[in-house]
Amino acid sequence: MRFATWNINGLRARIDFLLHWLRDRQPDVVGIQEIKLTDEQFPHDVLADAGYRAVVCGQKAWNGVAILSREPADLLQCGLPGGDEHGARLVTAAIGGITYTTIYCPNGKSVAHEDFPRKLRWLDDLRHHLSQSDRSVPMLIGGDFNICPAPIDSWNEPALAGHIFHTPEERDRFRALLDLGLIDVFRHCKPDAQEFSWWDYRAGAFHKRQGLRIDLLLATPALLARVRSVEIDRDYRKKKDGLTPSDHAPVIVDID
DNA sequence: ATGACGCCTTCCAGGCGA
Repeated sequence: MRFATWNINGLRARIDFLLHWLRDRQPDVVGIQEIKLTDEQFPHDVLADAGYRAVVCGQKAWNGVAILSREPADLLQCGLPGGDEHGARLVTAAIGGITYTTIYCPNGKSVAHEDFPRKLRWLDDLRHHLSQSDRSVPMLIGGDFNICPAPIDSWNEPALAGHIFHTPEERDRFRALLDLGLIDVFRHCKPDAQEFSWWDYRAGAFHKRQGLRIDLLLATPALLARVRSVEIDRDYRKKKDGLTPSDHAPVIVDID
């Protein structure tokens, strides 16, 4: 089965680009973030024509997450318990014997901003929520974590260390998630690779290779053992048929 | 040092993203 995570930066603006990618990559399950629409506005019809159903945790204008799948999915959770003040940023579904959670972590803006401690609390809430999940079922967490887990995950750690996405406080929270028994699949499979999943739209950042690896897939050990390959789909950060891409690339994992 | 691009919104300048 092919699973993916992708921050699409607005589903209404990205639907044709998403359909292009679905046809091309043929994923079985996709967690999408920043859909920026309500449940009522979700384009179920268009996606059904492409072969996908969806469980949706939407919100007007901002945030919003969903899981697309070819097979039926059971919605297990919509929204992070305790984290409602931050908007619709978590959805969990059971699909093909795997529990897939998609998250969109709050940005935090800057270390001095009031959103920064709120981001840390959201990550604490996420850890607590995940710690209560059924560990007898293989679990995958995919999403936009808005954290560079390690210096190699940033294009310019020397300049950005201590700034947002690069702080010890955020990295401690990320490590605490791994301490639940989760593994960063990309980093496990490619320990020395410097690859990014997000590039600023501005100033040609993509072509200058000025990016961050903040879109991640975390797996439980039993699921990791079934991983065949993992890729950041950098080609889909480029324009396709004149369509504007998201500022994030999809991350794809193939599981036996 | 600054701004840069793109999405959203009681429709358009301003907030937000990362």
